[in-house]
Amino acid sequence: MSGEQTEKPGRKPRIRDAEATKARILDAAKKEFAKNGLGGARVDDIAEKAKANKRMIYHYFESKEGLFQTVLEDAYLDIRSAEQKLHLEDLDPKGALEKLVRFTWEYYLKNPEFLTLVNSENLHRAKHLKKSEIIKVSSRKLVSLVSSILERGVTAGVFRDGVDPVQLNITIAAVGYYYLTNRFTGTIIYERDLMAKDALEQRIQFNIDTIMRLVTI
Amino acid sequence: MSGEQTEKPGRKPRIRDAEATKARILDAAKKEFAKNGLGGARVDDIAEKAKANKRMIYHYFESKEGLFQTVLEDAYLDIRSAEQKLHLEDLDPKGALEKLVRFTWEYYLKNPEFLTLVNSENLHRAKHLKKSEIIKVSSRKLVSLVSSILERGVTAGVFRDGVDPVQLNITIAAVGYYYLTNRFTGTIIYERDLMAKDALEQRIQFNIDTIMRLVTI
DNA sequence: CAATTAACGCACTAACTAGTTACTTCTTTA
DNA sequence: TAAAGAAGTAACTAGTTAGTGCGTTAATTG
Repeated sequence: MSGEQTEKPGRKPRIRDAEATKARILDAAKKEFAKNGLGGARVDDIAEKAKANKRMIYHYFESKEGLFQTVLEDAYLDIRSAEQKLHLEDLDPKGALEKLVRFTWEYYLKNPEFLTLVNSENLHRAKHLKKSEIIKVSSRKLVSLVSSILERGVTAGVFRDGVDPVQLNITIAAVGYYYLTNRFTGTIIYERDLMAKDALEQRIQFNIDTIMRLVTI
Repeated sequence: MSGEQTEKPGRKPRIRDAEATKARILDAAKKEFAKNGLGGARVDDIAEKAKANKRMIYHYFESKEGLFQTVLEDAYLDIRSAEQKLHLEDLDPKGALEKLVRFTWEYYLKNPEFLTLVNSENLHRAKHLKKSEIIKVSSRKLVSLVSSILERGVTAGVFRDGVDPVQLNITIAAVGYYYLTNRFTGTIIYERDLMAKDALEQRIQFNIDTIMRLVTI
């Protein structure tokens, strides 16, 4: 997010700041896209909330869809980079897996926009993500992270052999994602406040249990 | 779907058929809402695809949101009624649970509109479902279905005690729903065709395994 | 069969929406 | 310091969009 113009540290604050404007637009866009979806979000609203002129959006991002693509890429890069920062390779297999399940849950909980952005992208059959090469590269790292945890666990005799790392990855995401993205209908269907503090604690424990039982011998 | 006017069995076919028109509108609306979301769907397109006049939509359903609400209610009632028709009470606990997991998966697979409709409703914070009393009633039946399978399993000594039926229910839905609703981004992230025949078979087996391990002692 | 009711359709509108044109103002650098 | 270029703005356009007013035609019923 910090661009070419911020090299000199001691420079005076600019009134005209391209990077800051861009960042404000991206931040506002993320919120609007998450709240209303790609189709429901309004470019005028994004401009207003970013305290920028609508013209600037087209100047920096070319189109509404171009803006959406950047927002989506940034969102994926953020979670992928956070996963790498967990340093799961330093933990024992069981501890690493539990930490990943917990992290995934907490990330979704703190960044609900991520869930809505992904839903919106899937409604559009991933047409924006398809164009992004950087996303593929960073995704591979996640899969190999889980692979290596599984392998270490099998070697240590604590995990069973033959668990597909991709299926495991999907399941770790699924048990948290579904609960949180469908929290509104879920609260009605199950007649229970799924977002109450104790309900959230119960769920993360349940999810850890689910995943641990899945890999245990 | 069959209304008051169809009482007499031997009547002549009508050129003007309110029930048939309503049904065509609902069918077209379901497809359009599923494809584009509530915000993205176009009333004109729904009318055209239903081979009805737009005026009829407002005549029968009052508004675009009224139409969406009806579509959503019908979708929920359909899956809830199909679940009841499984007669899981006639099967042993393990068989019943496996059948429910398999049914849920196959229902999502055959009715992908259901997933998108639910996503759309959650984007709108369940404001339409909130108004629907009939949905709450039919949901209770699903929860008690799973509860009784669990109880029977515990009594028979095949399931462990203390598994929350709501959490189990959510998890059964989650492992299928997430995989299918995010199939477009998933195919990119995991660089694997998630909808290939063998991939789908692998997933349902994995899901059954996940759920069985979760409830087994 | 006349009168009423319900189904249906055309054509319109008022508000909105993504994107643009043409311009001003600030900042950098040759 | 002058010129160039980049940042920023207001007002506009062309096309959409949900929703309606009002008239027509078919079916029902007394």
